[in-house]
Amino acid sequence: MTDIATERSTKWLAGAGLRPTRQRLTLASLLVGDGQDRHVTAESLFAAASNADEKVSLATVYNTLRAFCDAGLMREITVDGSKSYFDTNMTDHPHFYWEDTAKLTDAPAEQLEISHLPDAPAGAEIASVDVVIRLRRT
Amino acid sequence: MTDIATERSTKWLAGAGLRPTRQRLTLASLLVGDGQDRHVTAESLFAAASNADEKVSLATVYNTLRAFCDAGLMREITVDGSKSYFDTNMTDHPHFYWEDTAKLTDAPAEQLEISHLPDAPAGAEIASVDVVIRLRRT
DNA sequence: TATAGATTGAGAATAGTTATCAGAACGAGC
DNA sequence: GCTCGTTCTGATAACTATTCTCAATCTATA
Repeated sequence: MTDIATERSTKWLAGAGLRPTRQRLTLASLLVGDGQDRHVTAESLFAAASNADEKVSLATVYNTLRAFCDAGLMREITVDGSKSYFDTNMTDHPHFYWEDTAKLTDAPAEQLEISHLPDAPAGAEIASVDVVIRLRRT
Repeated sequence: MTDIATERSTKWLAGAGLRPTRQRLTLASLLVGDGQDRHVTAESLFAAASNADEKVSLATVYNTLRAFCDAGLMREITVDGSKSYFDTNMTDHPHFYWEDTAKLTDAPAEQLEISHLPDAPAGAEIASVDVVIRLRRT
């Protein structure tokens, strides 16, 4: 973990009022340490931590991802019934889902233009609109 | 089960080359017997069958929903990590997801207009575009 | 450094779903 | 209708992703 990654992670946690524990710093650094957005599953993040020789339990990875979401640092994306994906990019944007590898990536938001959206039924309001573009390898 | 429901169900199965077993007819009738589109989960369909005093095991409900999807009679919709939803409406259309009740309904397709969609990255093509409009009760 | 409260992690528990496989049901050909 | 190879069903076990439990550990603050 570089100094700049540690600093970025510390600030990221502080901004959300979360205690900078060793485990959270480890995971935060893997998520936003290089300033890039990232899409992970609990398993993939756990594997990344293990790979970096950082000891974090799987339960903590789950707890931490949930804490990050609750704190508004990440959002959960549903694309596949079997796993939950988490995204560090909090802006409203569509996703590419690669069906062959089950990977999730950002789709360029500026290339999506919805000119008309169905009205919310009476008694309800739109909380969010999820757009997932499923890709198949050609 | 009315005669017309039975006939509709039988035709529905025959059109996909599926054997009209008692269980499949029961479930098909609950799904398309009245000519309406329907959104179900395995559990909700199982409950509906039990409620109609039809004996179908939960395992068969799962097998059957999968068979209907493979045969192109239904499609699976992913909106919530915890359950799978199945839709009898095979046309391309957006969905409303009611966050408070976890219910899924069709959104009027003619009210959705996407004027611009991100290009598929090189080496990939768009398989489908899923649009889920999440609703919260006001 | 003492203390109150938050966090961690090993393992149990849970929910939704799939797998197993023996017996029942199906339908094509007689 | 009867036979027979194939398909389907369902009770139950197994599985996967995730959450829960709670004692031990860590953190922030005084």
